[in-house]
Amino acid sequence: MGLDDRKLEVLRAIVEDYVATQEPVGSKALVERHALGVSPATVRNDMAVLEEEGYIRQPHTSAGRVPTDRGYRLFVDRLSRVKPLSPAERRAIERFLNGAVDLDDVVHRTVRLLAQLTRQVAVVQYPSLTRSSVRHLELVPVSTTRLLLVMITDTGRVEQRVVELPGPVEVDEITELRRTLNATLVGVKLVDTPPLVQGLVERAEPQAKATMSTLVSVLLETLVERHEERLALAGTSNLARMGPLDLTTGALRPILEALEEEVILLKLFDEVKSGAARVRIGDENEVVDLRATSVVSTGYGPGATVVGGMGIVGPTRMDYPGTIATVRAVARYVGEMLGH
Amino acid sequence: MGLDDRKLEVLRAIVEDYVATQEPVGSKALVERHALGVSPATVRNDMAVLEEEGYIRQPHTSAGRVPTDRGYRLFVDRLSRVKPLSPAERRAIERFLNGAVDLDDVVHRTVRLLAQLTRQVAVVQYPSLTRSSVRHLELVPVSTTRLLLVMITDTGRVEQRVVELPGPVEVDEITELRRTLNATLVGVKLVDTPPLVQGLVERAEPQAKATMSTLVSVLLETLVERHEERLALAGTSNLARMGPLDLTTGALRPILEALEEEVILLKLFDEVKSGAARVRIGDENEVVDLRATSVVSTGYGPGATVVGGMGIVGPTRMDYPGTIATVRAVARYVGEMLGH
DNA sequence: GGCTGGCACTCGTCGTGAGTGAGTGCCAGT
DNA sequence: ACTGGCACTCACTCACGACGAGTGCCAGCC
Repeated sequence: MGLDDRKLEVLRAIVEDYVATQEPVGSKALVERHALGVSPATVRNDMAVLEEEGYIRQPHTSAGRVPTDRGYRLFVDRLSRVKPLSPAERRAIERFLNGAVDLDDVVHRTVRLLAQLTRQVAVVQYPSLTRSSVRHLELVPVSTTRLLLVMITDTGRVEQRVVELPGPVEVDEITELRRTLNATLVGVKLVDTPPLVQGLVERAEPQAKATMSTLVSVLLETLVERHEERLALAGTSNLARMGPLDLTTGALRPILEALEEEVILLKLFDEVKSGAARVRIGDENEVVDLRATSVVSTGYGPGATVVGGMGIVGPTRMDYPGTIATVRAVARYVGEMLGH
Repeated sequence: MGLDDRKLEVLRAIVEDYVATQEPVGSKALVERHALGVSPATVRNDMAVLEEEGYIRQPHTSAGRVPTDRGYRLFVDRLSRVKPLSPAERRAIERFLNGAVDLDDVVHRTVRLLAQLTRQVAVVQYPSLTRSSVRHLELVPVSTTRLLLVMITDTGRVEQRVVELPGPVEVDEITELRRTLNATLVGVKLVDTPPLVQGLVERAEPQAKATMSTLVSVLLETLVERHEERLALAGTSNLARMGPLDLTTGALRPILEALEEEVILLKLFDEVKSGAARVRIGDENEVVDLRATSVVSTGYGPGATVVGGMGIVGPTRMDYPGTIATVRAVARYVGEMLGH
């Protein structure tokens, strides 16, 4: 449309000012702070056009302009350059993550780091099981009719589950079972296990069949279906920063609720198949309760593979360039760590 | 002091009404709803005394009365009988927890259940390591110079940690190490392990000494110091229920922040050595940021032992009898489950 | 002596209305 | 195509008065 360069420049200025001040921005304030080289009247004309096109709106007549979701979208797509991180930030990321001792710790540190750097609510998905492969399976007797099944994946994730056996089992048998399981499954991608696992029962020796069968069903159920995705969350208190504007309306509750629903959060990462950051602004969110927020998410993993997602949830009025840069940087760094 | 039965009854009525309506309660409304058998004027006199003694206060002249922290304390100590749970609630607890498949699941279900039943923020501490004992230790080779150390405790908790070995180790050696570790440590309380573990290095065969040494240091470090306490949290969105009163003042942030600090939350359970419920009302909290809230906490564990704490955090204006009953019931139930 | 009804008083809340000023839209002029 | 000027809109603030819930006190009653 009729969006020449200056109009775009005006939009950028509006977004930046509004993000900074959190108040509707008027034509006069704009020219003062942004050396646009034109008068307020001219800016007003541009604003009128921008409003007509749906990029900005007035909360009420006689108020300044505020970007719409569509305006933010244009800003993100065409007007913002990714802001490189400061060396200090880089160092902070490095220092913070390097202390991690195991996967759990990596995830926890990451989520806190993200929350702290972006000052938003951060979400990190544990490396997905389905996309990783089996490194080792361990059977540990707990009592005569019970054992603990432990699975270690190549992403360092460890899953365990107690199995109630149909009858008592000897130590030798367990050793044998362990051997068989490992021989069949080590190195196999989790997604590819089901058919192999099925075969195990059939090929098991008669007296071990019942045991193997329960073992297998637990394996399938636990490790493929349930628990399949876990999440870490941090920075909820940053929501209170969204501004008393939203607090008074009581809009906070549904957001907090949505954040507690793992199922909902997992949706945020449904489509992060690549390392590219994805931004969902306001209405673009499928999750209705998050329509008042923006979500910046990205995939992460060793090299180019993606084993999980991470991201942040914040007000639509957020510093997109900075946030996107941070999310990307953290994701890349964590990816490198996983590659070892 | 001069707190006769009726004055106590008045206090109870005030607390109950205020908790229910969330509005300062006046003398007239009181007699109407509570069949006290006296006139509003009399109640007013009683109120004056209660106020003088510091149990209630007026937000402003010409407003009703509101209980003070001290008033709640008296109410909890002397005026409230624990409200037995309804069969429906009992059943809900049972149904909800019985589906749990492992310890992680138990903790998660518990915390959600608590949050749901009390409509408050719930916190559950994982069974503490120090108070439980070793059931099994497992060593799993991950590569030639790396292995995974898995520890299972009698509370069902599983801890794992990757160990970087000083040099390559044969499978046989690992088997031997595993045997030695288990022979020495199984059945031992975690608190009692350090001296035993030290001895292991000395008695190790020369060529295995280095390996055993790293193993031991990791064991000590990880399993005793770090990770020692973990927490699960749920129901944060219930905080938004605290009422727009507190929301507008922006008092929410510090509370959310406190809830994100594990260190702070762990303090809540410092003193839950017994199964008795403990109530900290407002100012009684050591954690300054939680002075606006009340905390109901209790220990839980199989039988009479306590392996961890659980509790809820909510506004001082809460249904104490109901909440206490719920927390207790859930704790007892979880305790039973852990006993198997 | 303790309880009650009556009464004057306090003070927060709500609604009204005028004043203020930021910000706009439009238009005529350069 | 931009600018300066101008009339207009309308949210926000504040002062004012009416209202009423709730109190404290007192004199009288049981």
